[in-house]
Amino acid sequence: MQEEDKKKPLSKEAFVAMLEKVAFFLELEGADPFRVRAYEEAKRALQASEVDIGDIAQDKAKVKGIGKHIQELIREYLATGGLGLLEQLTQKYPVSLLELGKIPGLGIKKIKALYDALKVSTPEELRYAIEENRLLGLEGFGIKTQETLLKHLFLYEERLGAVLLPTGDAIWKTLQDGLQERLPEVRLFPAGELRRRCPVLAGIDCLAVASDPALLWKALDEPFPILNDVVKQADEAIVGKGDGGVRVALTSVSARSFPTRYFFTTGSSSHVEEITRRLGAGGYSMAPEGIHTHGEEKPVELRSEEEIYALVGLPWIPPELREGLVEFDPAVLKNLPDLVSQSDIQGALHVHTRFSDGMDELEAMIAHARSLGLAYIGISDHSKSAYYAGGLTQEKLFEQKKQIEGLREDFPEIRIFHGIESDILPDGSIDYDEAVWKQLDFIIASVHSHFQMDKTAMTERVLKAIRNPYVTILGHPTGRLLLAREPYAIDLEAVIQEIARLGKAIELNAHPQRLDVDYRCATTLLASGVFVSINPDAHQRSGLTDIRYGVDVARKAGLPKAHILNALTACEVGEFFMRQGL
DNA sequence: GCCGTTTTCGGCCCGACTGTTTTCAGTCG
Repeated sequence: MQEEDKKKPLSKEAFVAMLEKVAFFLELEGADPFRVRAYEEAKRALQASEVDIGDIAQDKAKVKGIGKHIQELIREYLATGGLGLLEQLTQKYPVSLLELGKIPGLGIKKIKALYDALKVSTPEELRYAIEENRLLGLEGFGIKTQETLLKHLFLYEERLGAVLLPTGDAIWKTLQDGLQERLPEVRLFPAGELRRRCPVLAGIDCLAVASDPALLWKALDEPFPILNDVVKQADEAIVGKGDGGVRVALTSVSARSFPTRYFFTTGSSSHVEEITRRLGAGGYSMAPEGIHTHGEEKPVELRSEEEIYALVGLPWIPPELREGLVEFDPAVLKNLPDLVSQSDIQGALHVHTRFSDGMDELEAMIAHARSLGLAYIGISDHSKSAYYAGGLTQEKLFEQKKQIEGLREDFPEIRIFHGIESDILPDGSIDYDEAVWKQLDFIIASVHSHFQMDKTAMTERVLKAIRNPYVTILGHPTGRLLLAREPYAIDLEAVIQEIARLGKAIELNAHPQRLDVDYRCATTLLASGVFVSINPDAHQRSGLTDIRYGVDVARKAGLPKAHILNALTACEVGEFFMRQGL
């Protein structure tokens, strides 16, 4: 039994993590690839499903992808907290090999070769072996492979301890619930990157306002869920590690110093610097413990962050915006009341179904969108060139169209748009032809292959695609996967300008691993006046609510409601679509 | 290991790129 696994409480997540390990080590052993895939599929199926694993164990529920054997594994897990199969597998190979699997360029075969020949089993050992040029002696490894691996190792190390926003939210929630249970009178606040809703978090900073900090530390003496490797720092902060190895810091502050501490801890540093500069110009000096009028010993009495901003004649600036990018721009400040918010979102465009690589049926996706109160949904499965994602042949696309026409009658409360997410082919063309395009409500054009083109060629490719009169939205404009894949080279500014000129929309893909287009494009997005569509890119029902992360990022870019395509009503979006292809 | 109903065995996504080769293996999306 893996000790680390056994300690954790029984949960679907923990079981899913075990399935992932089983698949990895089976593949390492050279098991039948389809058997390996069955475990991977089971993992995906469980993650996508809302069914409780207890119900599967007791035959009360059935999930596609979970057969007799994995049902047995669930029973074993629920009874013992572990899996004999995994125990067997990890006796032959060190568990740390899983870590090597996170380094791009290293697949199972290379990992096995590295371990069998060189006993390399951790990223650190890999770095050492590369520095000693020991990989060159292995079959299939050459100088280029070594160089690429070294490059990826740097990126891997950079990402260590960094987590995506949903993980940050989950850690925060566990921390908050747990502490609140032990100490109901303590008030807790997320600060730092979490409060600024940064797509990638290097740390999670929280503040606690407690009448007696000693009680707080005492409550934390007992082992605490999600907070591992705890070290106490000075008297006022406790620092540990959360899931993904991310640094978690909880700082105790007094009620009196809270407003300034909250402001300081929230950051960003460039935002804090600018406010400090303005305070200095206005005759104040600023420190985390409080703000002083020049020459005065006693700090200015402050009850809220609003009052800090008021001292320099600014409205309260929402934390998402505090990146030192556009928030001091008078036009942005003027638009603050209209900054897009979750309640402005009227519909979800860019939704996949089981027609291509989605996990849920067309009808289930529509029903879920309706239950979320959305006024419209835009179905856009993959186009035929996306083989790997089960892209739709023309016949399948028309079959889907027919089904949608039927469903429009079953779901009168929600408008259903039928579109496609078409691959942008290397020459900038898109799938199908005009006769097909004409029959769709909208087309999202996205790059899914040939990422390695140079910047000029890639920019030309994308420009050509969006100039196709039938293309409505450019999907995930840089193709990046946060903490996993770098963006491809592209002149985004030129692309944004062109989309704006054409009166089309750019996607802000709200999948937490994409959040693409990046908020750092704020200046260009705002100045161009381009429509931004905050799309869930949902591959299952639960993916629809990812839109909230997109809203966070849109707010970071200072985008007002008027910039957001899916803040329009169903009728207005319908008209917007009608204008394309003319 | 899972699925399916032309099924209880046979099929399960596949093309492109990279780097290593000298005809292909590994990785990726």
